Amino acid sequence: MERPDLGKLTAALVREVIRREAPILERAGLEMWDYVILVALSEGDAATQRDLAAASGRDKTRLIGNLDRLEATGLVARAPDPADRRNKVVSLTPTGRRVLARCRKDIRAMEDDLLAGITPADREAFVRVLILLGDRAD
Amino acid sequence: MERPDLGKLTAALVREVIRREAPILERAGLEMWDYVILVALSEGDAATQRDLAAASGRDKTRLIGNLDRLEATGLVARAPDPADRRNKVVSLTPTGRRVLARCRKDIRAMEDDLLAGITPADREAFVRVLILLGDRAD
DNA sequence: GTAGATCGTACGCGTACGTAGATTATTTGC
DNA sequence: GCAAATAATCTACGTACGCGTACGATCTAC
Repeated sequence: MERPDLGKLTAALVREVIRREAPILERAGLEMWDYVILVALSEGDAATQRDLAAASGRDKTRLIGNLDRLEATGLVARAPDPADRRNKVVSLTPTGRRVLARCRKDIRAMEDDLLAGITPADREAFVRVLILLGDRAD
Repeated sequence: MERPDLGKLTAALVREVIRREAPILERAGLEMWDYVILVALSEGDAATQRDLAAASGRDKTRLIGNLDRLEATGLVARAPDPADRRNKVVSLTPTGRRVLARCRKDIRAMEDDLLAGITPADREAFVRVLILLGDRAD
């Protein structure tokens, strides 16, 4: 089977997805990293910013600026952990949850459009393999 | 179907592929961009460096440094076009072709390892969809 | 032939990145 | 109590990126 490198193919797809996400995120006033962080938070509050950095893939020093903005616009809350006041527990506010839900919906619609014309069987196989390979960090 | 964003999934896969390509490229003394450029050249000589920049996705001013290195190590050749001496025709040398072939083989082996355990049908669907979506720049 | 466009090249700008201290507040081990 | 460790933060550094500009060599149009 002659085909381009996986790296080339996947990088092209990432570029295309980013290109299509850009207008959605801009409309919501979010940067790419903001969205990634909100998504990470939607899977549960972060006990520490260190944890959030690890969960989102964002460098811990760079994360601070994003949280400053997200906190200032009321999308997330930073609360000192009563049990260990060095830690700050980061959580989504109701507003943050609402903004994220809307973004997610728009992005899902964009993805459906991107996947238009792909048979359901191929879509399922594609996503299945994607999930498998992304976790294959061994 | 509940699943992570396509962006998250594909970005994770790209990171994993890059991580696995790194030792192969380092062994060959190539940077990531060097490899991308060699691959672009393997699909035909570039009539101009401008064309090569477009074909490889590299910024035209950044391309120069890569070509300097690749030329110095004898992997590519820059020859003034007799028909228009402003242009420089960039081509793979036999050495370049050999180094690229070896890299490609190692990378293909890495990919086979990454894809181990995926059924042939799923692999084919995966690559098929990947090729389709990457070109979907509309 | 002369004006204007094009190619390769060099350089500087602003941006984003990860890393490495240093600092302050806080907790933990002894 | 006090020393060592840890979390969040700030700052500075070096690197890579795309973009814009400028310049010399060269080609094209008129």
